[in-house]
Amino acid sequence: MDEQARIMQALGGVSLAGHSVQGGMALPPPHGHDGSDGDGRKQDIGDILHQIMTITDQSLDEAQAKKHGLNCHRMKPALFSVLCEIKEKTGLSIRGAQEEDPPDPQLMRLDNMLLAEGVSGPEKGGGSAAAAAAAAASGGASDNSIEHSDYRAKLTQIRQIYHTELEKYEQACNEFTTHVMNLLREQSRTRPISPKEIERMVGIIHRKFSSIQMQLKQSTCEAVMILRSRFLDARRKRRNFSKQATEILNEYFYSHLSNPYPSEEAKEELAKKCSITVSQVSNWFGNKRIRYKKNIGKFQEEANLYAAKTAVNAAHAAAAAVQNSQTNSPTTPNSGFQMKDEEFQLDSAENKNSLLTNMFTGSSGSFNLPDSGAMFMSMQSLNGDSYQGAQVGANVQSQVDTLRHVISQTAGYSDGLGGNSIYSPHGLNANGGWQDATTPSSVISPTEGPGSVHSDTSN
DNA sequence: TAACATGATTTGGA
DNA sequence: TCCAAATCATGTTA
Repeated sequence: MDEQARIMQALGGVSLAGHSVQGGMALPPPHGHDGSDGDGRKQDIGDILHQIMTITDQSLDEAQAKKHGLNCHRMKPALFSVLCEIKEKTGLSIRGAQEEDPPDPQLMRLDNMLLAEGVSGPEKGGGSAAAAAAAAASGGASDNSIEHSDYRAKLTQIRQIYHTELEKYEQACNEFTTHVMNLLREQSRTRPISPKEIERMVGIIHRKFSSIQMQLKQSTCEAVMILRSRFLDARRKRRNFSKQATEILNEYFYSHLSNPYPSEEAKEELAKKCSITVSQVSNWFGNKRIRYKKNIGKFQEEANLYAAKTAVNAAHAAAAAVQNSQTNSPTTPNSGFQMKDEEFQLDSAENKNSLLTNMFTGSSGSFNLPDSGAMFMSMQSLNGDSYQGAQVGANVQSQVDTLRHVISQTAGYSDGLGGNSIYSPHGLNANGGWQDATTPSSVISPTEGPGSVHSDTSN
C-alpha cells in the first residue's frame, strides 16, 4: 500500500495527454517538489515510469500488488491513452506502412483461373465451356456426351472439396480472430492495446489465413489442370471411326487415287458426312497415303473393292444419264447420281469382279458400258453439283481404267505394270510420291466436272 | 495376351 | 501451313 500511495502521490497534479489533472491527494510531492513547476511534473512521470519498469524486477506478489495499485489508480485511463498514443506513433506506424500492400497477383491469377474453370464461380454451367472446348478438341460427336458428363462430375467433385475446405478455413479464421480479439481486449486492461491495434492484428491474422487459402486454391487449380489434360488427351480417348465413315473416306481415297489430296471444301464435306472434324479427315488421309504407299499389296483388295464399287456407281449413273437424255428430262439432272450404298451390296470382290466383267462383256445382257469419252460427255452434260455426283463425274476415266484392269485380271491379262496387281497404283510415281500430287487434278484431268468439289488446288 | 489396326501427335522439310 | 515420315497410344482381333 505504501507503493501505491507513492504512485498516487506522484500522479497528483500531472497533466497527461492534455488533461489537466488536479491532484486530489493529500500527500506531499516527493523529492521536495510542490508539483507546480514543469520540471517537477516531468520528474513525477519519470518516477511512475520507473516504478512500472521495475515491476518486472520485483517478486510476483509485489508486482501483482503494484499492478493492482496501478489498475485502481484514477489516472490510469489517462496514462493508458498516452501510452497507446506513443505506441501508435512509434512501432505501429512501421507496421501500418505494410498494410497497404496491393493484392497478390498470384492470388488474383488463381482466383481468375478458378472462376474460368467454373470452380469458384456460380455452379450452374460451371466448367461447361472448358468441357465443350475439350469435347470439340477430341473431335468425336457421339461419345463426347459420356466424357463430358464424366468431366463435369469430376469437376463438381473438385468444386465441392474446394468449397468445403474453404469454409473450414474461413471458420477457423473467424474462430481464431475472435479468440485473439478477446485475448487482446482482455490484455488491454493491463497493457496499452488500442482498438486500432486490435484491428491491425485481425488484418494480420486474415493475411496469414489467406496464404493458407492460396495454397488450397493452388492445389485446386492443379487438380483441375490434371483433370483437364487427361480429358483433353485425345490419344487416350481414341475411338475408331464408324464403319460408314471409314467407307466414305475410303471411297473418296480410292476414287481419287491419282491425287488423294482432298481440298478444304472436300474435307469439310467429308467431315460432315463422317461426323468427324476436318483435322481428323486430314489425319486420316495423311495416314492412309503413307500406309497405302508403304504397303500397296496389302491394300489391293481394298482398292479393288472400292474401285469396283465406285465404278458400278458410275456405270449406274451413266445408265441413268442415258435414260434421262433419251426421255429428255432436264428437270432431274442429278437423278442418276443419287446412288446409295445399299444399292450395291455384294458379298465379295469376286462377285463384284464377275458382275463388272459381265457388264463390260455384255454377257449378262444388262447393258453395255459406253466408252470413257462418251461416258465423260454424259457426265459432263449432267454437271451435278453434289459431292457424290461431282466425284463420280471427275473420276469416270480412272474408274473405267480400273474396270479394264479388273477385266484384264479376270481374263488373265497382264497390263505390264508388274506383279499381279488387280488395281494398278497408277497414282504413285517412281519417287514414291503421287504423280500429280502437286498438280490439281482439275487441271490435268479432263474429266473433272465444273461443279466438282474436288479441286486439290491447295496442293 | 500378343499382334495387328488405326487415330493422333511430333518432327523436319518445303 | 501443309505434307511425309516416324512414332505413340489405344482399340480390335485371333
